[in-house]
Amino acid sequence: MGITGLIPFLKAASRPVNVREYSGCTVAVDAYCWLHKGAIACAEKLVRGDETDVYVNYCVKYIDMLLSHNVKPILVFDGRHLPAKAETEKFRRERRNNNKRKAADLLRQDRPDEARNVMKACIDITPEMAYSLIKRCREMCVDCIVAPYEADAQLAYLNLAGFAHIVITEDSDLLLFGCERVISKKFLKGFSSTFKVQRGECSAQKPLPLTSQIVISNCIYSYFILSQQVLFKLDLVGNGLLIEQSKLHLAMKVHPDKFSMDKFRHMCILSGCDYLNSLPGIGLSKACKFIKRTAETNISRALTKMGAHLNMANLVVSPEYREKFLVADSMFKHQPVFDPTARKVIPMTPLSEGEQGPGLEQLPADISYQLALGNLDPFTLEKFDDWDPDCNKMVGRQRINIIKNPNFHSRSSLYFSIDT
DNA sequence: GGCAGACTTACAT
DNA sequence: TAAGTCTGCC
Repeated sequence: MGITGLIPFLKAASRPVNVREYSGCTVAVDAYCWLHKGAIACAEKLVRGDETDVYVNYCVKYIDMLLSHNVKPILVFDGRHLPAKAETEKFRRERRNNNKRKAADLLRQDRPDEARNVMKACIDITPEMAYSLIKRCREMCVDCIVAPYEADAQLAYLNLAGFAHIVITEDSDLLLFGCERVISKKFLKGFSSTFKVQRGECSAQKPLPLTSQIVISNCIYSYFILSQQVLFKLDLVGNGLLIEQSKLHLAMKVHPDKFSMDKFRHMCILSGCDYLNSLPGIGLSKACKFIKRTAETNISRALTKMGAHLNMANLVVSPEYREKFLVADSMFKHQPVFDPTARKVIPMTPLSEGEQGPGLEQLPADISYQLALGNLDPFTLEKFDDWDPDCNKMVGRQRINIIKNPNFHSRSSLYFSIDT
């Protein structure tokens, strides 16, 4: 879901780039994005419950593409659902089931084309499907990490902690987690006519289909690739649009000295995010106006005066809303992630003295939980101290010494027990 | 103009 | 599934 309207809002902070420049980088990939697209190609089989590996092969094409660009992928998978999202998940499950019934009805009425369309709407990426991809990745010696909770937070952590220079995702939330630069496909629309196919004979006359975003050394880039059909004939091409954190003030129309990531994150949460719906009548514009007008640095106190700042006499900011706001804020800062070096679950950024965490249940501290997640596989992770923009390379590369787990192949069934 | 909500579309082949 | 488009309301 992300932040509604965020990408167009950030147009002033963006510019087009090409992915070929990032050979030699490590990318953390939101595996769900690929799985979902791959699943569409075999929606009918999945809904019927037939065996298929079409979605795995689809993901492998992307992995191969990255490897061919000398880009090392780390696939990141969603872990357990956040308790706060239980209602949303229930709603989605019911909608999928309704669509399944609808598809069955259409088939009975001999309307297969319509049925196929409805089937695409009941696609659910199951842990079993994710595990099929993980198994294939192991065969290919591609690293996989299952996030304790959301892949987004794990992707941002891998990026900020120096394990991955690039994150591939389709969710603009990555910016709120603190990544410095983001590229999104929505922006591409206005620029697409200027994109040319870099390799191959034809040039793009219409907007090219866009697949992903990548984060490079705290920068997220979105890059798009020609559709599969064209891809086979033309090879892969990656162009995208970059959104830079250093330019976010331009989108908010504030002086750089007056800008902070706290303000940006608070604005986004106010406009409505995955963890908290917005107050009636509040979207990005009003949220931005309020954040710029308030001089109060304590956001909870500032919120009590939001109605006055926006001349909205009817705007009620209840104590409950303010409480939920702080939890949402904490979720973007301190959501639990897996530290592959220490091999344990840690907050994305450390909690300062007396600071409240997002209030998530305590995960098992012992190694069994990570074993169940599949996070004790032999990693080939490397850590980077810094990114040198001048030579476009990472410096201070260090290989992490990770002990191989001898039980690596014997615990596949454990994976399925975690997502309850 | 900004916003919310309903509706439509691409996703892959 | 998520993002874009359209419409009506304030």
